Amino acid sequence: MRILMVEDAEDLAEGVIAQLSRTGITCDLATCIEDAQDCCAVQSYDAIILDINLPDGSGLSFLRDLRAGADRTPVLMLTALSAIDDRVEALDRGADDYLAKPFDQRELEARLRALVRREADRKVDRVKLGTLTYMPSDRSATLDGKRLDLTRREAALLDMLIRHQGQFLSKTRLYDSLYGFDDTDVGVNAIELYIARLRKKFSGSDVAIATQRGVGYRIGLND
Amino acid sequence: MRILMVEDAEDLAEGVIAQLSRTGITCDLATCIEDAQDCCAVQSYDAIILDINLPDGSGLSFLRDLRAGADRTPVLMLTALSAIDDRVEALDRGADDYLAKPFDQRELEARLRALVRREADRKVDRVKLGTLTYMPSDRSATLDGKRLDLTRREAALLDMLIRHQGQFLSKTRLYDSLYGFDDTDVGVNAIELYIARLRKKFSGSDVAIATQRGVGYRIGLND
DNA sequence: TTGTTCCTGTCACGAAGCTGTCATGCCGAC
DNA sequence: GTCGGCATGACAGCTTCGTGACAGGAACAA
Repeated sequence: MRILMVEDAEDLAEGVIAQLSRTGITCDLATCIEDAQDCCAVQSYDAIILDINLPDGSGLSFLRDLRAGADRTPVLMLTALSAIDDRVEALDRGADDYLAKPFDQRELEARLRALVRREADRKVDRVKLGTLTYMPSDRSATLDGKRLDLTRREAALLDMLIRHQGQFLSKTRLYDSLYGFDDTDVGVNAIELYIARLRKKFSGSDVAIATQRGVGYRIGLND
Repeated sequence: MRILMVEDAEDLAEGVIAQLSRTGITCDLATCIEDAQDCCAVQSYDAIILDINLPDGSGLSFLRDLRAGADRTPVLMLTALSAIDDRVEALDRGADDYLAKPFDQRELEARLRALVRREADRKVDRVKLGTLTYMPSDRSATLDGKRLDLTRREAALLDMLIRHQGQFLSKTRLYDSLYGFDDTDVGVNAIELYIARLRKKFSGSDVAIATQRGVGYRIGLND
């Protein structure tokens, strides 16, 4: 999962980002509207965290432009104000949720998960695929009732595959969701590697990751 | 995916093209406006990378002519200048995105993907033909509810046939959509081969590819 | 600080399978 | 019948993928 944080208070932002990346969420930071627009131009996100007060304008105008371009990426608005008026305006303009500063990191994460889940049109916080059960909330999984120990990257990859269950995801797409703009030196071969590691953990079960040469990978049940 | 690169610095262009072709993107090169116009006259592209400074004029005038002709192909402008004015002018004239030289190859690719994705989002993403369902967005297909595994080339060919459902497409036309000007060493026989391979995958279903000798191929339903 | 453990990503080589050529045979047009 | 265009099996080359071994480094404990 890859999200964009639009926030000019860098210390706050970096704290949030550090916490998110610990759970395997890739996060890009934009400190002004212009940066945010550039990021959106080259990368699609699973969600956007958007501060209302930005140095070069209001987050609301960025949101308006985004929606005008038919971009339906879920947006979580942040603001120091908690006035009802602001809240209404944000939602009217196309925000999907709203959080008043100061906020608790865990609440932010929970709301993010809810947003992304809603987008994926999933009502429950528990996805089953054969004997595999995956819980997006804490990115944990069980296989045949037994807990599956996943590293941060493995969990991020599995999350992506499960959220797009049934469709092939190209290596590039997976790469983009696992690595941010800063991780320029990582080769795409890393994806193959993590696919192999996940497969090893699934071996002997009914869950399989299929390869379509030159196309991508897809998770599903074997035969 | 097939794109046109209009750029007179051939060494730069060839580096970019080599990299793009590695990711499965077919790329034609035009080194001046006249060449670019010729290419556009005989071939439609998914996107155009356009340098501003060209030996026989400005890329902007080429862009203007293109848009005047109601061509909506996404255009990514390239220039050595990063002045705001240039950027504004390029976007006003109908460019979809803008990139200042020197640029990072990864960024170019990302922006290209974003452009094509944005364009693709506007299109319907599910075409049905008898028991065949085809999804242009990821070039996947199901037959009788069962997933059809298609290789890259097979998918490209099916894509072309489906997009022109009901009309005969000449072997040359199909060839042009599958292979770039650089793949000169591939024989047109390859098309016959892939038609045969697609037919094999459709065998037993109600979908058929008809041959009109001396004319071309057309996809449709049996009898 | 030092040592340990585990995660992360690189490299290299072998395997798999896609791609396109060739050759041969078929079919329809005239 | 003859000819050109098309169909298709077999095969070689080459790209893409899989995976074991390994090094760097972060996290953590003592």
